[in-house]
Amino acid sequence: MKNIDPEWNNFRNIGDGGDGFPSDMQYSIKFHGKNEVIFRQGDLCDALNILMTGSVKTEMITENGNLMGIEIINAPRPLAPAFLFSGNNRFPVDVTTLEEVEVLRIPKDEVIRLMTTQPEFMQQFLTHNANRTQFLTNRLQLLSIKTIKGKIAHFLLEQAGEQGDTFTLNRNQTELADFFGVARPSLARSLSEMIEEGIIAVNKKKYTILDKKKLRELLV
Amino acid sequence: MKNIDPEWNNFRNIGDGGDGFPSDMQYSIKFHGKNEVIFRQGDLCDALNILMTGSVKTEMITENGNLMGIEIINAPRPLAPAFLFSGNNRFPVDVTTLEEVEVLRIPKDEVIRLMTTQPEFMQQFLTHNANRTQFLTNRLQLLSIKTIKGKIAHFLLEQAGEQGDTFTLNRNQTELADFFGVARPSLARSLSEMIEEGIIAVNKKKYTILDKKKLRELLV
DNA sequence: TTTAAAGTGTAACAGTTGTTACAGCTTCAA
DNA sequence: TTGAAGCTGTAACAACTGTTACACTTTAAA
Repeated sequence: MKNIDPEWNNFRNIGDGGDGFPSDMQYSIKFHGKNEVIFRQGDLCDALNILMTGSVKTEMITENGNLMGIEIINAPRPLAPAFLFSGNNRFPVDVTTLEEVEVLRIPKDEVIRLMTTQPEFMQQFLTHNANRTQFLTNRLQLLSIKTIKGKIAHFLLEQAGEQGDTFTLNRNQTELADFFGVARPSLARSLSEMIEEGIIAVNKKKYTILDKKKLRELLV
Repeated sequence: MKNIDPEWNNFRNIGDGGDGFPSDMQYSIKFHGKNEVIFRQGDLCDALNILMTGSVKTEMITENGNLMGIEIINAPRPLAPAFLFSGNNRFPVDVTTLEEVEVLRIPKDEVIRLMTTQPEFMQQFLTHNANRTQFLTNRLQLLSIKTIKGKIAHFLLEQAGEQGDTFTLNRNQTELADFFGVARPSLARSLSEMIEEGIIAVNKKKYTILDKKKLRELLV
């Protein structure tokens, strides 16, 4: 799975004067070896840390939507940017390197200064956090639905909103089960029953909504 | 349950020149009657909307942690501020007034201008969103745990981290069940079993962790 | 084309949670 | 003190999901 936040790509060149950022920006870059714990749960988060190269793992919710467990984060991406300004500004999980990494560190005060002086920086920061929030909210809605059929209904109705009543998913059944946080055979069983009841039709990764009304009733 | 975001209280006086905000701030105030739908799911969110007086209901996750269903939002609080800067900047739910309300509307461009010119405004905005993200993340972790005993373990270990191994909750069993999104008798059964196994002790709302190791094993 | 790996459909059974119901206990106000 | 309302403990049963296993199909590489 890819793990891309396009809006952060500019930061590859941060501070080198090549992208409009001020050359007097205060920052530091740290290099870490493989399998090193670079942040521990509870560590104070008083700077914006951006993973510039390499990859790390954490235990937070994954970007591609799978449940908990381990999340692999690939550069370039900020590490827990939302916690920089939160009341309890501490890392919620351990962060461990998977290979040699390069981490750009911008102190909180400097981030605030950049935000006020560099509108683009601010926009990117805001957009990233906004997208993250939206993602989390959506994930939460999905997890709040208790039944598997309900999760399927929520997911399919969301897809149908963006596309038509027929669409192709880019996940197979196993990945979908992971995404929902349920067992694969259980998902298959629920899908079978919904097909049996004439609510949906499935052909490989192509899904068709046949009875939107019944689908909505499953959301309870 | 209270529903307070202290950092937004300043906005009661926004634009009236009494709190340091520029008197040339662009904004508008709208009044709505009772039981009026002021935002619909899918509506474009191109301004920061702050509920100044009154209360509304939505269907998002609740601020005090209870699951889905209806959320009651009391003034003063911003309405879905995170969606202002997200890629898909549309309201995720319907917003309906419960009484007469007053909504302050600041256009997105003006919000950006305020952010760059009023550091305090920016800080408040960032802090609010950060806290929201942290809240959602925590909620997501809790919901990702499938077993009731696991949820209890997660919750108690979190409490123990902030306080000692003995602490008093401000929720009764029924509220705790809502918080976990499980049925009350099911929660009672799980608690009974954990007491039986000598993992915890419970006296009214006072909880004591007796075996932290076993508690951690339940987190799987 | 062949073959191994991955993905899917299905079934039987176990395990957990929800539902409903009821009795005992607390709390708080009249 | 005495209700009344709310909270808690518990039980029997229903409903749903997970686990495990296996056969079949599809995919992709050799």
